[in-house]
Amino acid sequence: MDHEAEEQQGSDDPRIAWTRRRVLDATRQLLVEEGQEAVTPTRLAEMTGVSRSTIYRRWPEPNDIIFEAIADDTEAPPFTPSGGIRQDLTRYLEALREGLRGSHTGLLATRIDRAEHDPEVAKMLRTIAENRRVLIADLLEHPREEFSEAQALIVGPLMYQRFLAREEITDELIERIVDAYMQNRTDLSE
Amino acid sequence: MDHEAEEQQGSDDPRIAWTRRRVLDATRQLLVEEGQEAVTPTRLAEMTGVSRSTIYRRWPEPNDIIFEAIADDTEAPPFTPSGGIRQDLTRYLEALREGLRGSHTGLLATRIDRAEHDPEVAKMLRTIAENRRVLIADLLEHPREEFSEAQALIVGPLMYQRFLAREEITDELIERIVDAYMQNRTDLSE
DNA sequence: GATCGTGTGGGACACTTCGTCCCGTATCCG
DNA sequence: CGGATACGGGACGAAGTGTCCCACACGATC
Repeated sequence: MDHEAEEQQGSDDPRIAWTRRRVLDATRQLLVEEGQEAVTPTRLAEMTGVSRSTIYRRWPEPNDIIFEAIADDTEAPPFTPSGGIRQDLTRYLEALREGLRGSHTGLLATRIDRAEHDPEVAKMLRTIAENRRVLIADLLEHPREEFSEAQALIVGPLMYQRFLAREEITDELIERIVDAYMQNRTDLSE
Repeated sequence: MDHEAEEQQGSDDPRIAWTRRRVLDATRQLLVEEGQEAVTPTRLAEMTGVSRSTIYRRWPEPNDIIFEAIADDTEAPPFTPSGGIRQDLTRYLEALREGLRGSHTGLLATRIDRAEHDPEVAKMLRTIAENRRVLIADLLEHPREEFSEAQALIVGPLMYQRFLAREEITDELIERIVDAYMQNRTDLSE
């Protein structure tokens, strides 16, 4: 009852929502294509047609623009479980690999960087990780409380390959991740 | 024979080396404590005492300052192998965990971010990963060619826990990583 | 459909920072 | 000691920042 709507927070004036959307979209585009230092009020004004006055009025602290831009990107991975646990996990990792090839993945790198100095962003990352955790835990019918380490073992290798080693995520890697999880799972369940 | 020295590249004039060192040290400090947007020629001049003229003269493109700063940080993890493979791997991961608690770890987040838009930084990350790979592969007496996936499985979970989930790296996590690797290893060797 | 309220666009403004240049000086090297 | 070279300081135009004010247009309400 407290919050009015989900998409447009606060006012329902279409003008507000419109400028907000245009600016944040442009911000994400700049973040992906050029990097954080490219995101500047003047630049956003040129791109969107929104005047500098409006941007400064709505975001008195320009840093908040980037924050809102990366906060709005709540990418819920479309995924429909079906087969057994092993197959579902494999398909989840394949979907995750596909997602890591998408353009908006660059936003994750931005978050990683800013989380080092902005506690709010750090909290954002923790929240995202936790949401994913319960999602995958349920998918794998794994007790949520014991899933913290398992999540790191499952998702970590893909993230490492994408952001640190910067190499392709092979089918073999996914297979080994699944094998390791299933092995450990049977070890625990009996 | 081509390269003259390692530490001081090019000239051996102590004045050049001195300013270079002061500026790059200050850059790393700023990167860790405040973030990329804090690294600016004027700011560096104030911190180091080096004049703006000198900074602009030596780095006509200010972006190169950050690049050199994160490139110079070739942290070779001090590690002396001794016991069996299982124990060595455990101790390596514990050392890695300790390293991830250090302050210069923030530089890694900077690299991850900049690698998205700077091919040179991306190459830097790949090189670092590869150097580590042969190091760990030799430590574990693992064929280097087949170690790519294993490295992701070993290092990935720690990186995920540190930069994405932003939670503590537990002893249990390390133990599970080691278990999974040893399990997979025996599977392959016989 | 007219009127009030509110968000926007445009421009002016002082201020800061950026990047370049020049020159006097200090330091290094032979 | 003397030539070469890097540094420091200051001046400079250009550009960007953040703030303000006012006219305008759009949305909502009667």
